[in-house]
Amino acid sequence: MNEKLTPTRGRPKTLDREQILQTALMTYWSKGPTNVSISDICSMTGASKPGVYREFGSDDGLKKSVLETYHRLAVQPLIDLLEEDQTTWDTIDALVGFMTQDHTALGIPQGCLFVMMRSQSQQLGTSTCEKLQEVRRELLGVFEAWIERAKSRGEFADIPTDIAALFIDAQHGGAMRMQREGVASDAIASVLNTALGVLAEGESANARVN
Amino acid sequence: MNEKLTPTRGRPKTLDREQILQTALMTYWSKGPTNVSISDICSMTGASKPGVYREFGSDDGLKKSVLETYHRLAVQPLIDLLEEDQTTWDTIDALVGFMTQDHTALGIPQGCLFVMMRSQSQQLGTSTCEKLQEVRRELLGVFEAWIERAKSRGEFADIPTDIAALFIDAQHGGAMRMQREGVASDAIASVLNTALGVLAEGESANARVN
DNA sequence: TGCTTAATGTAACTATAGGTACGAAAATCT
DNA sequence: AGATTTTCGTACCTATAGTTACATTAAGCA
Repeated sequence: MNEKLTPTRGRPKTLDREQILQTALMTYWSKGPTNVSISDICSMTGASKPGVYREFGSDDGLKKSVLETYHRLAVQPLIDLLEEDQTTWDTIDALVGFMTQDHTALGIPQGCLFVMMRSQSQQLGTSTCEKLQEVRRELLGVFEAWIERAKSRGEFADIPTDIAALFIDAQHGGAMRMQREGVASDAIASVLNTALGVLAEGESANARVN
Repeated sequence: MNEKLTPTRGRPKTLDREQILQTALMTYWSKGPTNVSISDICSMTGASKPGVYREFGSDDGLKKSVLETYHRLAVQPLIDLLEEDQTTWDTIDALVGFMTQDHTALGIPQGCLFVMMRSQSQQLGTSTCEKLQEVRRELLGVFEAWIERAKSRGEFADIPTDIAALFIDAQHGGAMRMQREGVASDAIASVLNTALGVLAEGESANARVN
């Protein structure tokens, strides 16, 4: 129906918003969000600088839009994973699997753009920072909801929900940083299993993993 | 004796190396190492730009020297702590205490410059990056040595030494990031106790902390 | 009183960042 | 065809980054 209200008037648009977002996303992700200029993105996509500014308003606006794109691409799968109704152990396994995916094989850069942006938020604009906070709150909320459900099944350790959520967030950040630093996937997986293992209730916790 | 071999010839030096290092250290620490320019440091210290370049060679050289200063100031205490001969539990308590110190009360910025630099290493020069790697290896080595000693006393969980070292490093990074993000100290302490608790052998582990 | 030495700091240079003024281009409507 | 609307991109602007050329100053030595 409402494709997008095309004014059918004036010069037709040639600027490819999606291509710019994809290019910016991948370049921010691999080189770091603060190491890529608008000019870089222009020369990679063939877009003109005023074109980019017309579309996104500013550097900050572009980064915010890219973060939204990244959310759909890489954050939502993590959220979906936590909203499936599985055993706590199964979810933990899935979490570890998600965080130790072979990014090279998937054709995506190492680490996590969201984590990188968070650690460099001092260099980012206001709207990007707001979005960053929003995603952070959302993620913590999803963690908390998952924890509460696990607790109600008696499958969760005796740890305050908010603390456990911060804990998961910290492990995620740590794993993504290790990945960027070149630590081997299986080592990261071991660290994650060690860490997330404390969350599931049970004396068998230590025995489960190697 | 050998104060410093003063050539007693030529114009006397007025540039205050220590002041520049201290100023740069504090400013890098509070604003982020990549958000402070040489010009900023010059106007804060009253030094001239060529003076700074003569002393440190380049931006990269200054950052490397600052990192060395930071090592003496804030990394060595952590190392010392791990080299004391204490119970595993006591050391863990000391670690948590160290990582949740009230930086505001101490008059130092939030977080850890070393952790910040690591997460922004893509924006740093080669010699700073080398130093960063060096400190990282040193820290992991210290962690491993501590772990081995704890194991030999039978006070450490059944976790491979290298994995446990990466784990501690990750918790440290996470704690420092949380501190920067404004998470309350006691929440950080709870997260750290939850995490580091797995390291000490014993069924009483969970019971120990609230 | 110069000569040598070693430090000084003003004033530039080059590159690149984010951002925009403005006239040309491409479409529809009358 | 001409007016209107919308988008286009060249060429520029301003600010700031890192860095350096070079003339100057302040000391000891002859």
